[in-house]
Amino acid sequence: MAVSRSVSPSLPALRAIPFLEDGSPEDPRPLLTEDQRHALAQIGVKVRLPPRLLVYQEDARADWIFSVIDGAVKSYRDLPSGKRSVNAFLFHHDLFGLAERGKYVNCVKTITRTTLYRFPLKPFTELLRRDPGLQFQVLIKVTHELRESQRRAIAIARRDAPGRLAMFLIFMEKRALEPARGRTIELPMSRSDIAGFLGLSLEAVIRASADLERRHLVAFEDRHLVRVLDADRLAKLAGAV
Amino acid sequence: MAVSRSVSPSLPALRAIPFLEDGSPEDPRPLLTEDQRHALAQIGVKVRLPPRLLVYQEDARADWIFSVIDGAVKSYRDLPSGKRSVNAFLFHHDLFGLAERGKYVNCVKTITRTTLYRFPLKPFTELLRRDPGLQFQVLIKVTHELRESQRRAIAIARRDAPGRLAMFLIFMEKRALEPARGRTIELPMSRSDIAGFLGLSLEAVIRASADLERRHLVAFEDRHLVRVLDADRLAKLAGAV
DNA sequence: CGTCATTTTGAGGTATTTCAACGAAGGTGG
DNA sequence: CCACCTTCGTTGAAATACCTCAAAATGACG
Repeated sequence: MAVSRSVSPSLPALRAIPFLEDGSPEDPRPLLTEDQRHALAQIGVKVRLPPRLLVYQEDARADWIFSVIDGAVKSYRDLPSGKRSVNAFLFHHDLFGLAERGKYVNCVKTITRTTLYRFPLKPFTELLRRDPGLQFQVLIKVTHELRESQRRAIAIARRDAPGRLAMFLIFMEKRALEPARGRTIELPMSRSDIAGFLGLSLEAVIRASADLERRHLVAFEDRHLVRVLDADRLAKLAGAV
Repeated sequence: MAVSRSVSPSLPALRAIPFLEDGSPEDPRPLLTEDQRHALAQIGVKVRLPPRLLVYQEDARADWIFSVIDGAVKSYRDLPSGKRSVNAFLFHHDLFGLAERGKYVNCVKTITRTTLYRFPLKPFTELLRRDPGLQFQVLIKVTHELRESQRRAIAIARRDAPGRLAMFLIFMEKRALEPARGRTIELPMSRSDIAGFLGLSLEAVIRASADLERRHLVAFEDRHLVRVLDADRLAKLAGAV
């Protein structure tokens, strides 16, 4: 294990895919230097939050930027119709809280017990201005989130619920911390959250899950843990957009 | 007209909504200083392109970053099913070409005759590292694009085609150069492009257009120009997500 | 162990998709 | 300038898949 890229799991980190090719293999790695992570740690504080806690609300004054150390949170908007659009699930290495006009645009709630790093906005942006390399990593991270959002839009535009769910499972598998030990995928969020993310009704998600199980593509060991039985056919279904 | 904020329409520019509130009114303005725009102009070249020209292709080596001076382009992906997902329409002040791993992730084609500024990637990123203020504006711009992508996802997740189209019209009205002179909206793209953007079939877009017209919310003066007749009810329909 | 949220199943309604055919428009070349 | 051709736009009718509503079962949590 490379000493120069030591991993302190409790320091702020980012993980993304760079603009430029860098000859490296498939794995996106933490992209910050130890110095940068310590600089971030200096201006931020670590906070531990229980499940189902509202981190911030839409239109609230955006005074902080957050980085996920561990756990899972969801970023969502409640729509006038009563429906809920889940814009993103955020995990280890993810950044959230970038606002517009000084206000947050989404609500964020914890799903599991979560540890966050919380940075005051002003010092954070000042640090970015002082450290262009750090800012560049943030830019790469946000660009990557933009791609993810576009992929999600492609999933939502599909007509078939099982196909959308297959895309979601592969999406979750890819962003899992461990490289899918034993082909199982953790799904910490509720079925309703998945529905909100995929633009489906709750019932459609449940029926799509049953459908994937009936076709022996996956097996739900429990509501929050699914085993991939036939990765090829699952990928084929997900790719048949 | 403020002299200090002179506008040279042919120099690179960005328009976005800042993180921090800055007391300014509703209008997002070009955010770059004259110096920054000249620095960009130094490393880039202006190119004029005819309509329907492929600017670059998915998976091609990403050697350039582009900024739209005038005209309209679309960023899209062709899916295995033969469908086309239009991820964004780009206009004056928009930036595109940010890649992953040195490859573009979308295709980009001109819609109208278009003028672009084209920057070689390496000098561009080096300039960002030298000028953190410039990089910060790019970060803000990409963040804003992420919001737009999320809004689009909300539109796609809707079930009713007329509602999705209403959201699209308001989306286009907001990003129009002129503040909607006489409540007309230009739609340079084809109906198929709109369908690809909204996750609808071409026929559904046409029927939704007819529907909005039948209900006297809008009137199509021509296929690429629509007049808003009842802005309130149009906004209400768009907001009834 | 009781309460509440989440999950599951069933049946009918409804919107869009799909398929097909036609009409219009824009661009190209003779 | 006209004719051709390709692309885009339009309309109709049937099929599909999800949504909605309602009710019951399961699981989580104090």
